[in-house]
Amino acid sequence: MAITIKDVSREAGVSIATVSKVLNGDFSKVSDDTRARIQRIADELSYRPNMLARGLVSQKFNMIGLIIPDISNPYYAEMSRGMTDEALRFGYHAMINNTDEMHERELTCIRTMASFNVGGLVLVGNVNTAQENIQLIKSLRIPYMSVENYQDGMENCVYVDDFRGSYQAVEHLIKRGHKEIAYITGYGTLHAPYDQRLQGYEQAMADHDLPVNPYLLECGGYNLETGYKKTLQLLGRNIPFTAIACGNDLIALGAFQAIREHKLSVPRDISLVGYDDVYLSVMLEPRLTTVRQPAYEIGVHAIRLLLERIEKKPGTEKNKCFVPNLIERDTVSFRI
Amino acid sequence: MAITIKDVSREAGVSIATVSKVLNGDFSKVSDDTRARIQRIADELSYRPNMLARGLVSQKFNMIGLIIPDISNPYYAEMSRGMTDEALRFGYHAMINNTDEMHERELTCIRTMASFNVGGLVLVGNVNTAQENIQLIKSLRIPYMSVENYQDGMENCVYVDDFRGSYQAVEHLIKRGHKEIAYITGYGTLHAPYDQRLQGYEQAMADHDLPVNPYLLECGGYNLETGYKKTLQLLGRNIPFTAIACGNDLIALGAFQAIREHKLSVPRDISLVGYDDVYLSVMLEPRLTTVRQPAYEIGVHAIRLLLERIEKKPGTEKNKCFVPNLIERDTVSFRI
DNA sequence: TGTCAGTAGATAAACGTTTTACCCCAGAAA
DNA sequence: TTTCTGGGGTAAAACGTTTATCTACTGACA
Repeated sequence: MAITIKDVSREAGVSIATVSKVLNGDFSKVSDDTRARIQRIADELSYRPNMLARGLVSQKFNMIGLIIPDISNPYYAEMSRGMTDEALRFGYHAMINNTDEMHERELTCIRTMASFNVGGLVLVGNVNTAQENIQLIKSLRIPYMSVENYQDGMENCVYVDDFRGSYQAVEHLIKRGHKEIAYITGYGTLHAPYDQRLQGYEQAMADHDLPVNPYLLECGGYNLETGYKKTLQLLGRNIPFTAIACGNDLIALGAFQAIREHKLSVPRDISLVGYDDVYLSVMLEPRLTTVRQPAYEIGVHAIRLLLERIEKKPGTEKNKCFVPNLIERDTVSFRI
Repeated sequence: MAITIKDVSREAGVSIATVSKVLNGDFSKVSDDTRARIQRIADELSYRPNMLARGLVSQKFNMIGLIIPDISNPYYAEMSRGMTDEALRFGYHAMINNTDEMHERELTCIRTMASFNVGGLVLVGNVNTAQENIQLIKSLRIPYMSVENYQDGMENCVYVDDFRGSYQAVEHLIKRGHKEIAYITGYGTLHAPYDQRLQGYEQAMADHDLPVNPYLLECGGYNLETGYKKTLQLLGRNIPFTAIACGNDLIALGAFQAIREHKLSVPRDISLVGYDDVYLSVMLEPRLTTVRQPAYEIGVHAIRLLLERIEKKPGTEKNKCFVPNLIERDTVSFRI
């Protein structure tokens, strides 16, 4: 059906081996004449090599697998864009899979992608099960990069210093006079050792001699609903608080909605700080104060390092850590 | 390196042909005994067939190509989620490519995906070049679905009745007393015949005996910047208007920002209506009145129809048209 | 006994590449 | 004349499947 290398070779009057060599840029044993002819004919027929055949024989399939919690989360969408753009720059393509942070799906996804002979894998998020996933990936001997789930001693990680980002956010609240600060996170379980953002919160509180009230800690998923529902719960209890630090912007947006429905005002009654700097968060009125993570650049960098590993280039960096920075906008008020 | 069908066959003491048949569910000429043994062993070795080899020989590669303007646009991100979810339900996987509506990239993308032997292609957006792209896809004999670029006489389309949606939005403004209504669209050129949204605007105006002032028509891209800049331009001219109908929500959000910076209020001074109902648009204060397009369902449906075509099932529908509906929220005021 | 039908499975070709080893020829050197 | 060398290729194996055809055996029946 499609044009194959055979068609080109027949047309050019040479063997398919010669065509293959020429089109792969190996001119070592080919006359200029033949080379030019092959290239011209391949062009005329607009021949494109069958990637499956190539991948099968050479074990090099220019496809990388992206394992992502949820592409409809704007933060991950942005990161995906960075990844696909950078991959394409090097002739690689991407297949994408959403896991919704479900471990079963993560594992089958890894296996599936392996059966597609992907050249490499990027594992995004899913911190709590990352170790196990990585174990599987290693056992399949697939080059990989792990994004946003760094823990001590790991390598092949691209991550943001969440502790620091969260610390900055909470300290910002404290410096503006807030003392009772609630925290809503996306992790299913509270106080998990890997929740660097929560630890940043706790450390900031401790460093300023403020107690952490466990009744002001809520957890759910990294989405609007969690922000909305958990804020309603917080508001429903009789424990006073003047600010909420959120695990991400989506949670903050949900919280915002809940606060508004409670006829309270942001930031007059309750201050709010998000995390991620999703690009729509600037549209909120008042504009959301948040911690910026450079999603696009993170994606780009993850692919860059992955390609180094796939193509076995030396590669200087074991890991890459991005430094988040607080974006002060309008959702944090002064308290005296 | 990885477990192959040979390993399974050796272990089970049968030929690879038998293993292949059993694992593909064809038990016609296999004893129960052998069948069970093969299945057990394949399981024990956690064998997974090499998709490249399978795809190469059987010309069935469970991969579909998604050609999308920009995955970081939340509307497309949502749609992509619908597509990947539905594909996965049927054992298909997705490779994704962003085109930024650039024709060159669309064409190379189609060719590339063809060389990956994708089973089918979904072409999203890119209305102005859709015909040409589809021509190419057809010449490559790849089953496809075209999303959001329906024109008379086409088939394999999933689309939303943009004319109707836009008409509703503008009529809503008119019924609330607005007469000078600006329109900002994303198309590069104005009055393109394929801009159904613009036509809906014009028709609604005409049906209510309102003139269309060409100085109130602006076009750019479907993004924040366009909304922002074009609104600034509109505001800078001395032509009065009381409302803006926007080509999509992103444009509306940009417009919103511009209006705010101009120290004007939405909806008191200027009313605003968007298009898409991006799920963050509800977070705006005031909440954006917009036209809802069911992005996720559109994605699901596109894949469903594509799979019918790939697997040559009868398939009742030639096209699928979704009906948009106006979501009345808080950005449109009454004028007397 | 010979044959026919059915069962259970094996053999081998094919898919479209890449890659390694080999071949043939012309001219140079010995 | 023989031997070597390098240029310009070719032939064939290999990758891991699917699938059409082929075979060996077992009973049953005429």
